[in-house]
Amino acid sequence: MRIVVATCTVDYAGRLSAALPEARRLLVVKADGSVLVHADAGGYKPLNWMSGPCVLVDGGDVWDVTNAKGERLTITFTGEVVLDTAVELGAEPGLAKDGVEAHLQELLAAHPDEVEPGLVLVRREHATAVGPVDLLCRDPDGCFVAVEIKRRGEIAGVEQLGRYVEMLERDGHTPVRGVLAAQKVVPQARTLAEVRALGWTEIDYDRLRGLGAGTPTLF
Amino acid sequence: MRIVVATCTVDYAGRLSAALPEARRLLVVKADGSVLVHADAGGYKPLNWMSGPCVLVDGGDVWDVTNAKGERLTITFTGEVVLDTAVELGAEPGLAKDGVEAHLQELLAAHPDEVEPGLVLVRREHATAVGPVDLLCRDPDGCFVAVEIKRRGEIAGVEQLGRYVEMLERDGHTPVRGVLAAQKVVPQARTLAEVRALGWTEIDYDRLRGLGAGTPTLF
DNA sequence: GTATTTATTTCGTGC
DNA sequence: GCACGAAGTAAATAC
Repeated sequence: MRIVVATCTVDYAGRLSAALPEARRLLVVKADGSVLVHADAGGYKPLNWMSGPCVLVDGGDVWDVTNAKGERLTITFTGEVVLDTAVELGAEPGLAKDGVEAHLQELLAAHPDEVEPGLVLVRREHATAVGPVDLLCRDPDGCFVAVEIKRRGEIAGVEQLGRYVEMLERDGHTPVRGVLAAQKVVPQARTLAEVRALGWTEIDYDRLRGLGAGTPTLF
Repeated sequence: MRIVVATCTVDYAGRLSAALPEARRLLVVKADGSVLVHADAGGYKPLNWMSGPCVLVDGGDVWDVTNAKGERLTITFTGEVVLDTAVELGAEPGLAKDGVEAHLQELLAAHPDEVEPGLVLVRREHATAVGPVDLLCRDPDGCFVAVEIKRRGEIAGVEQLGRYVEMLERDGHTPVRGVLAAQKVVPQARTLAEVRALGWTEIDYDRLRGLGAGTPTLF
């Protein structure tokens, strides 16, 4: 990894065109040739970048970075170079995540009655023409229930659920009810769900996690 | 901006939990307190980060970064510090972009028959109660055609188009057809469009750009 | 200030 | 390898 702080201009031409006027910036060149241009603000996203793999030609006061897709990033050094260091970082063990939507789905698949009492899982990721239903269940009356799981329930999730119910009914699963299950269901999503005759419920993630990932036992 | 290269472990607790085992990494602390943790690969996105504004408490071998939302990033230095530099970057003039989607609409307005042969433009950004229709056209039979333009045609675009057609028919433009025009129309959007009796077409952006931005001449 | 839309999205996963 | 959905989406824009 090469770390440079210098005054420069940056030009990108590829999926769009973008230009940065002269200023002092941080430049990071990673092992795969990818380049990041960072300012001293603006969050984690670089002002400009090139994704690897790509080739950097160091012409001294101009860097010319290109990749196989025909994109090009040109960095022109117009002033002093404050820092220019190369360091060896070694292998990255990788990030371990916990608490994403997949985890929530896994837990609800094991405990469908946390969505609605009496619910029994029929199939996970049940395929329809407009995409897979997260959980397809049946209620005690034998009615099919499509469950759409989101970390955060918004309008788009309600519409997604509506499409699934529509498709399942076409597929002859009639009658079908739909339920949006999320850690938080925003007010607009609640309203739309009610207008569309769809259900919604908020899931207590910490409580659910406490129940464990395995199939629930009777005792 | 503070730039550090060191062996460390990183733990994030907030919207989810994420942990990084011991390894040598690049740490960047920006002026607003935000912190980026980068490996020597993996694109422009940091392995872990904290968005500003936030507060960094430097305890020597432990950094404790917190923000107002209750998120917390803990960086523990477990080995040598290879680099630790502070630099002043100054103001960022900002990025100038030239986008694609706006350009696509402009080009299709000039060449509506690239959407469908024989189409003639009536109005761009035609207002309805549920938002503006990108292009309102008429076909050779005098039928109104609402065109929704997207860089990438997805299900949301089909639903948007459906709402416009519905509104235009209410406004007395009967009959109205709808067409989704995009560089790429994904299969799910195609299916939904066909179910809803809406048209879709894929636009060759490079070809269209070759036709030029001006009104097409007869010669 | 809040909701919606975009992104050089990136990134993972299933077919 | 392509296609589709999620993201600690983030960031910009419309309202």
